[in-house]
Amino acid sequence: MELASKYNPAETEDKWYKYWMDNKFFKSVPDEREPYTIVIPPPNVTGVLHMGHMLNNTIQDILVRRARMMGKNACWVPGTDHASIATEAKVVNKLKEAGIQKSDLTRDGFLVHAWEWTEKHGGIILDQLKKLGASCDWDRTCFTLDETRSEAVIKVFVELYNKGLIYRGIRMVNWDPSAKTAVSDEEVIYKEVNSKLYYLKYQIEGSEEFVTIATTRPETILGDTAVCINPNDERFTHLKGKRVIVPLIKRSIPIIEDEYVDMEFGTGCLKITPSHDINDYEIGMRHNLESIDILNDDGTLSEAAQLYVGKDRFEVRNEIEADLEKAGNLAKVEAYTNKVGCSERTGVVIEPKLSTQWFLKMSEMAQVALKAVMDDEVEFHPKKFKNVYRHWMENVKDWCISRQLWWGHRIPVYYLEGGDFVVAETAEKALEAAKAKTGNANLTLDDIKQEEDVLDTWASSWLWPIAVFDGFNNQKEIDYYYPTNDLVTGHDIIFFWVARMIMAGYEFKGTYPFKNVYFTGMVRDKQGRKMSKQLGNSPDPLDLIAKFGADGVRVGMLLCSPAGGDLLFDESLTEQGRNFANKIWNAFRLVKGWEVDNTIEQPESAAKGIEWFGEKLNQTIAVIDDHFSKFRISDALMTVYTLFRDEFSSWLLEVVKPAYQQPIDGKTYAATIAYFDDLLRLLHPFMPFLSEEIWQLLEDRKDGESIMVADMPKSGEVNEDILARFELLKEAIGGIRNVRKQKNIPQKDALKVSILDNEGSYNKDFDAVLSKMCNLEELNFVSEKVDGAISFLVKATEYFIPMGDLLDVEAELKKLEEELKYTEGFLTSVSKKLSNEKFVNSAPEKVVAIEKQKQADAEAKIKVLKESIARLK
RNA sequence: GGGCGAUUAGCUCAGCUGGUUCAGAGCACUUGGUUUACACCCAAGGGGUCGGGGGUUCGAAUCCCUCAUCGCCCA
Repeated sequence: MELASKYNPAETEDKWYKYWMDNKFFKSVPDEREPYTIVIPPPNVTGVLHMGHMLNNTIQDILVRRARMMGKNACWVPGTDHASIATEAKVVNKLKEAGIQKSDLTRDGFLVHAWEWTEKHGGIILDQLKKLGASCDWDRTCFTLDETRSEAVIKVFVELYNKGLIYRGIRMVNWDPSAKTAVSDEEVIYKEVNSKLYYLKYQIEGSEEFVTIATTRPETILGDTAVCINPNDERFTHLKGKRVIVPLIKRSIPIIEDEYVDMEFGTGCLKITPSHDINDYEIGMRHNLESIDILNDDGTLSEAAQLYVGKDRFEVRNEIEADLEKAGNLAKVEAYTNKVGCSERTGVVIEPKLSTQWFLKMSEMAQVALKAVMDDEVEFHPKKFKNVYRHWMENVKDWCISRQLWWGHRIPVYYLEGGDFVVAETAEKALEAAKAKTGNANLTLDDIKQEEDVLDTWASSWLWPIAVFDGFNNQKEIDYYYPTNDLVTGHDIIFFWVARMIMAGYEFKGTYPFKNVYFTGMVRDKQGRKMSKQLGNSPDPLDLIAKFGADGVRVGMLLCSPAGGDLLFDESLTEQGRNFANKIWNAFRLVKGWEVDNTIEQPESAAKGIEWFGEKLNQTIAVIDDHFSKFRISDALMTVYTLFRDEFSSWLLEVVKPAYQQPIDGKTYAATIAYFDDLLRLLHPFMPFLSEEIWQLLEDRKDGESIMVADMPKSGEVNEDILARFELLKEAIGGIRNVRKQKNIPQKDALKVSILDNEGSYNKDFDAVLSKMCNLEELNFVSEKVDGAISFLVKATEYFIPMGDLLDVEAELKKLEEELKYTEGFLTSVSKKLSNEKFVNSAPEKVVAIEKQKQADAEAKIKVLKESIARLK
């Protein structure tokens, strides 16, 4: 069989993905095995795959594949999210390009376009995930707006309403004048902008005196209903009880006193516009002020403003500056930097606006959800996010769940004539309720009118871990899969999503939705900038896969991704991943190229190497298991990486490798293949494609066999003694290699080595390995130092390589003296520690014993060094 | 303005309940290699007062205080 010297992922990846799909390896149905469940954080239907998804889904796939190989019934549920605001905005834009205004369409007409859009774009991300190797059970693919999920959302709304947890209220909301909807606090991004601070003069009523206030939004004076001073501010004592005239519109408003006013800021005098500022609104409530809403929903000025009606708020800001100046009310304008809230979805400046919205009470649910995390019933990885979570949960505000959009779950509230309403899952049920409520049996569906607003998208995503299993209907599924095991998500949606899912879990299922939450970091570019379309600094994941292979990209993403920490992405990482894949491929080429001869006997060196690697493997598997148990995924990968590259390739394969063009004995070959198989299994969760490709070639496999359903190797008892002896062997080999290098002795020239076992502790078990690795023609033991030889020490064992006349005595002396000096220094520090009574008395016995051992070793070594030096002199 | 977190090698970061896993990994760097598995490689090597200062302790990268710098979240 001819194997290329470079691994080509393009030739294998699609083939094996298809094979896994054809054999239904990703599919999960409840059975008697222990379940292992992950629900995907549903990507937005409007999105395309970005690096964050790559990281996130790589980690999920690793966890799922590992669980599957550990004999669990692994189920990874995929799906997408309808993303009300973002999707509606995209559809509106697309229609606009076609010359259609949203207002030209009926609700149903618009929804036809929205569904069309969703069908066209909605599956793209999921298909892209297949390229990455994601082992989702695709038959379970869900959508937050599909029938089953919608039913759950509506059912839950009715239930919460009936429990008294949902109410309708007037609140200051974050209004997006472009999308014409309220958005949540979390969807507002505060950006620093260079703006102006306008100083405006308001005339005191019945006087020629003026009072100056400072504002960044001069257009809002049209909605002013008071001017406020701090009662402790002596500068304004004479104004108490007076009234002022609003410039331009000449409205008379009172001067009120409130300690909220910061005497240091601006002029110490504040205009109050209750309709357009949250703080003003609260002051307005305290002082019973009128609220004048001067803005329309689209950000233009309303009739109530009296002036500039119909003009945009920013246009008015410019015009009013000129008009105020003309009227003599503008004292001055200063440059000013402040933070302005912008819509995460549309980018426009958010307008604080009073409006009627639906709210969900949070306090009780938050309490339960907070306790769950604080008590580690739900475990956060890394733990530091517990603090962030606690802070939010302790200050949680009621959740505004209504959105003034069409794309989403329409709120199941039905209004009757006169503004009264009923809440029911369907129009028919609502009609019955309405009849009962009014006592009017003649009501028809035409008499009730459903709420126009839809629910916030997160009001469906928070049910995700329940709803994907049709958890309100299908008892068998939910009982088996819920609670799920792990959730992998970005820390940026800890409040939006994670916290709310935990609330929903306890509220509707009485327990947590997932046991562990693994927070990934943000993927940033090399310079630490967030990846974004605008900057164009995000590579296309599919291009990366084409270039480096899916396995290479997966490894690259993980190599530098500590949990929760940001990840500075650099293409060199995926390159490293590709290189590692190639390394594995070449190890396979080597092993596969050996000719096997069952008649020859196993060399002792090979037998010893095989024995040692078995121990190394056992030991390392335990380390990997430990890393996984703590969600240290990149550490787990690094451990496998080192095991394969250093221990297996550089040591074991070199030890068992037959001489050039010589066959290998059957025993060694079989053992090597078996280890290779184990290593591939350990690698599989990280590098699914490559491991499958090689596993299939390693031995004859039947159709339907696959590494992805093979058993994960388990760790066994470890013989620490063998491991320790092999490490000493490595040192000795290193020592001999150094001598070769120093003296320019090529590997092919055989050497003679003598060993002086000063302490009687030398173990000869690995001598055959030493001879083979160093190409020794003779290895003998001496009871006295050898003259004319280069020597080195491993612990107190002395190795001599005879040099005859080639020996540079001066250099040898120098080397020995340096080592002596270092060892004496080391001994001093250890002895000092041991002569400290307090240390000996208070440190644990084990620690003291270790120090004593160090002392003894150092003393022995010094003795040997001194003798050697004396002899050379 | 309030909170949270970070600061360890040139870069990105590990380092858990203080003690041989204690100063480490990977990359980068330097030197040397056509040893037929791999230059997408191999071998060897340099490099850190663990942000500054103080404290607790027999013992501190690790715990406490403080200062500095930088992030992030919230208002």
